[in-house]
Amino acid sequence: MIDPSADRAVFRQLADLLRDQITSGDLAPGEPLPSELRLAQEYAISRTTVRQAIGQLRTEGLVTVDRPRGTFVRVPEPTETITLPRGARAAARMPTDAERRHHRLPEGVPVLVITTSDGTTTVHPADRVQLTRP
Amino acid sequence: MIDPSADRAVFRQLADLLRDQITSGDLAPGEPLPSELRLAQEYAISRTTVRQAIGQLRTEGLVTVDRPRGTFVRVPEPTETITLPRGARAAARMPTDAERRHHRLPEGVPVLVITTSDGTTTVHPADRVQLTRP
DNA sequence: AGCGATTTGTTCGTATGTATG
DNA sequence: CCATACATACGAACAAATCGC
Repeated sequence: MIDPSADRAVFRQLADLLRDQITSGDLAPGEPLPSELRLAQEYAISRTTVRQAIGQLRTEGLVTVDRPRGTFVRVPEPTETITLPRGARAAARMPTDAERRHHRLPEGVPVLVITTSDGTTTVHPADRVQLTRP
Repeated sequence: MIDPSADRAVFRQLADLLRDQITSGDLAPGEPLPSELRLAQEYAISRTTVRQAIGQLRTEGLVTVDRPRGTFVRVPEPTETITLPRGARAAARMPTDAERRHHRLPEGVPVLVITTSDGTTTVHPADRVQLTRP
């Protein structure tokens, strides 16, 4: 499973394992991951290393942590479709900490920034908003 | 500067400090941050905590790490503007590992996914692409 | 060419705090 | 009140890559 002597870091190997289980559906959306302590014992690695692996999946937006209930496979949010106004431009980037709190964004979710032709900008959570051009 | 007894975590306080220096231009694009050891000594905190703060800035796409040369303020890429086709939809999300390698994406950079009306999808690095509707 | 210093990466151990059940 | 589980923070050690002398 995990080879400490391998070239790839242990925490990346664990992240790969968990990511595979998520993308394959073995771990379905809403399902909890095993606890950090459980994973540490199961793979005979430290809890710090487990947390590094889970941290990786968090930045990828694959899991969310509901402290202290556990870590769960992220459930896709229903998306709202927004029309990109004429002459407007749209870009995507990671939110700042303040924007994360303001929009109650889970980790690993970008924001869509729309700048209209009059210069005003709006910020939308990318997990709940799609753009379209009719 | 940093108050260990404050409500906000120390590593977030340091991330805030560095982020302010970056957004204010005090730390210009391409400039190196002080080394982890230097920051740890300067603020009398552990290197682990410094790394947490820098990790935060990495996920926000504000800095990139060139190991072992140092950590640098990310230099904005020249952006290309793409017209969102009629009937198409656009979404943003974090790239998969494969997409990161394929597009040579640094950490903390989302992708723009454009789905045209015929169902084909294209993936664009969000640090180099903007959308527009003429 | 070599060698030491510097810097980031990884991993371990440990401890305390906080929220939930 | 107690057990569980995640958050934060400290310290330590070694590896790997780069740089300057």
